[in-house]
Amino acid sequence: MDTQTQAIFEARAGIIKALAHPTRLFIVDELSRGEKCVCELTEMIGADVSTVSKHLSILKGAGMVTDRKQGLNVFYELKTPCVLNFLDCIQAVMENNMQDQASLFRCSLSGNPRGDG
Amino acid sequence: MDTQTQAIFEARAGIIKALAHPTRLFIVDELSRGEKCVCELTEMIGADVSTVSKHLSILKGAGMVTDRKQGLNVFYELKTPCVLNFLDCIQAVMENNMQDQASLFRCSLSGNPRGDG
DNA sequence: AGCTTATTTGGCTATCTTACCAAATAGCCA
DNA sequence: TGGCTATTTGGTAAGATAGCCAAATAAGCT
Repeated sequence: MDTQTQAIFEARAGIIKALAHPTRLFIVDELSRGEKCVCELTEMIGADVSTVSKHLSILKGAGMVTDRKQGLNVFYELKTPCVLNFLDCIQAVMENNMQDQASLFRCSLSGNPRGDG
Repeated sequence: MDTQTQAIFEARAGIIKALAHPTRLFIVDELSRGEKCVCELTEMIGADVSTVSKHLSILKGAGMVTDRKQGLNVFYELKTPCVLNFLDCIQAVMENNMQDQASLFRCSLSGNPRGDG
């Protein structure tokens, strides 16, 4: 893999990494229903404010959210709603996995090694 | 955030984590053009075989690829092509970010603090 | 069985990530 | 200015991740 190809995939992975954390997925999900301030998100998440703030700054660094200061509060807004489509795919993968597990289960009950009975 | 919500977002994050690595993104990209054996991928990637094998097992664990043994080789195939749609979104985010940087650049040249000139 | 090749697994170290606390910064209001 | 609240930043310790080497496993061939 040459250096340029490497750079492209590293850049893409960097953006995906921003989503690869339960708290940050939760934040994206919440923001998909409208902007929220740090304090609101913090209360919902139940972690330290500094932790939530750092998660938000990771999402911001990846270009997925924008922030807007209003008085004492900072409001975050989802900038790239297309990430929500991705979540549909994730859901599909998960359901797929569950179905596979279910066939394994049926297979072990019937003793059918291919699980196709 | 209650325990069940937590569990859902952790499961989703787990799947996204499987994609959050340049080598694994490269693998997914290659497999989108058809199945490949470990040796082919290893040669393209240029890392140790054991490293590539571990990446593949992570993708397999997430349910994104399937493997098929044929003789001495193991062929991997993309199981959930919808992840490719996601890559389009990633690309969009990246282009967005580049445009933002470009406006910042124009802004600093013109001295326009909003970059809208 | 013994040899060869392809792949996976175990072990180890170096690096990255995350969470919390404490302290700094920013904006409002008296 | 000084106090108050919201948010960010720095520091640090615990845990996760990634890479390589060496060894184990699996399958074909003679």
